[in-house]
Amino acid sequence: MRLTDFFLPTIKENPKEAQIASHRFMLRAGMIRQSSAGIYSWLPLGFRVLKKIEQIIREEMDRAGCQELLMPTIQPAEIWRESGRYDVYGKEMLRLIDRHDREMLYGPTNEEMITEIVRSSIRSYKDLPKNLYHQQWKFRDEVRPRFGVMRGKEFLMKDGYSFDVNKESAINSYNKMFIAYLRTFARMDLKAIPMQADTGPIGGDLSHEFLVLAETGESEVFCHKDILNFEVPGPDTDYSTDLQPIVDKWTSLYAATDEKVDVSKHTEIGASLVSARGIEVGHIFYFGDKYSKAMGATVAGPDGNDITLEMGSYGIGVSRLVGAIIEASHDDNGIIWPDAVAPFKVGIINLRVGDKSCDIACEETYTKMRDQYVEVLYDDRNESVGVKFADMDLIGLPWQIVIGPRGLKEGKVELKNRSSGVKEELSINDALNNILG
RNA sequence: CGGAGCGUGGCGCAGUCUGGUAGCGCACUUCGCUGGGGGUGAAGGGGUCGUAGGUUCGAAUCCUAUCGCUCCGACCA
Repeated sequence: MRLTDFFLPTIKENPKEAQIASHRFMLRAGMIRQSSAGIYSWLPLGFRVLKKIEQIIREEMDRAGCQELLMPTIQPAEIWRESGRYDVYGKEMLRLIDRHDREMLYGPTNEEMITEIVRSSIRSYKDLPKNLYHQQWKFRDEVRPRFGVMRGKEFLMKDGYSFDVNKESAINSYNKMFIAYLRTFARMDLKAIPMQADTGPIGGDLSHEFLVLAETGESEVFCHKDILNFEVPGPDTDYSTDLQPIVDKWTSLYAATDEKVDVSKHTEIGASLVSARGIEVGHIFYFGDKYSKAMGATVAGPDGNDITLEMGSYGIGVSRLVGAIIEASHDDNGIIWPDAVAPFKVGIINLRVGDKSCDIACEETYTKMRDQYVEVLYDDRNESVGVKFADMDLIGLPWQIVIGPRGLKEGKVELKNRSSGVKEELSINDALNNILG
């Protein structure tokens, strides 16, 4: 993509409303624009990152045996009356009335809807277990949205739901998600720590929140420092084996959010206690028959008698992750994208647009990378170099290739790694090989 | 939902106290110089001062209402 074609409205000054790094950089880098409080448009650069995150989640969910579907944003009030949550949920639920005076709502979550789908389609224990998920926009009418996409009213969430015939099987489904979550966040270069959590309005008795440690986290968290170095299960993890030992290991040491604090543990752990702030990026629940019972979701068991389904639900804040990743990875100049979610892998800076040797070298580099399907953004604008360097650092692409007349006299370009800051003078081909290798 | 603020050109702000018909920086447009970290000179374009009503000869400025947004707290993926 040529920058003269790409829609990238960057901002030099800090918007005054943005208090934290991720919000500031997302606005400045032209990733998002606010529409109204807590509601944002995703501009091309931000949208590319969002899609990358979605895809990683998709791959890890599918690998763990889940299946993706898509449920609507607007739901009928009836199913929420059935579960009993219509009156409980309060003002955070955006309620709507259609032209036939039918009560509708913009879904804040989908337990009722998925239960409705499964109960009407699955009749036999032989069809279970199943784990279904979607990545859909949700709406919660937050009293006070803040921190940009980290706490918006409208947000993209991956929510999955497991259905099993008994508790043992349900816990196995829960464990699969536990592992899949560790893998998902690790692929985004995030250190997400599973912590005991409150189950809140969703209910249930087994639940973990996954928190990314960051100074700007919304909640105070505590954990044993050794958890930070636990090894994340690899891509070859076999989900058909017993996963309990891995889950047991990850839950063996103390880790809790402020709502589940156990002060006696703190004195016990002593110097190994880590006290930090965390951003919640995932939350998993096992809640048994809370919804299946209320909504009559049953299947026929081997003996012909009805079995009430055992359920769990599993959320990941997809849009929030964009902010969380930036909080975890930035410097004073801007964002530093991990490779896996970067909107482009490489940025080419033409230091002297109009200079024949520069233009030719840039075009050649750009074409070569495109031919190899490397995602590349070519800054071909006729701007001063300072502007180009500043914008490139701001948008945080992992690699920068800087091409100017001075280096070209020696047949060299400069390859800069955004994360390490290391710069090397190389031939165009060596630079390409470094990036591809 | 409690508390505190702010709405003036695309962005950041001054002007409001003490009424006299709008200004600064950045950005933008054109041209020139410059050319390895937000360079520079000249010439331009763009605002019924959030909205509505009121007071006044006259309102960005005073009064009333209303809408929007932000920050702190309580709440939450």
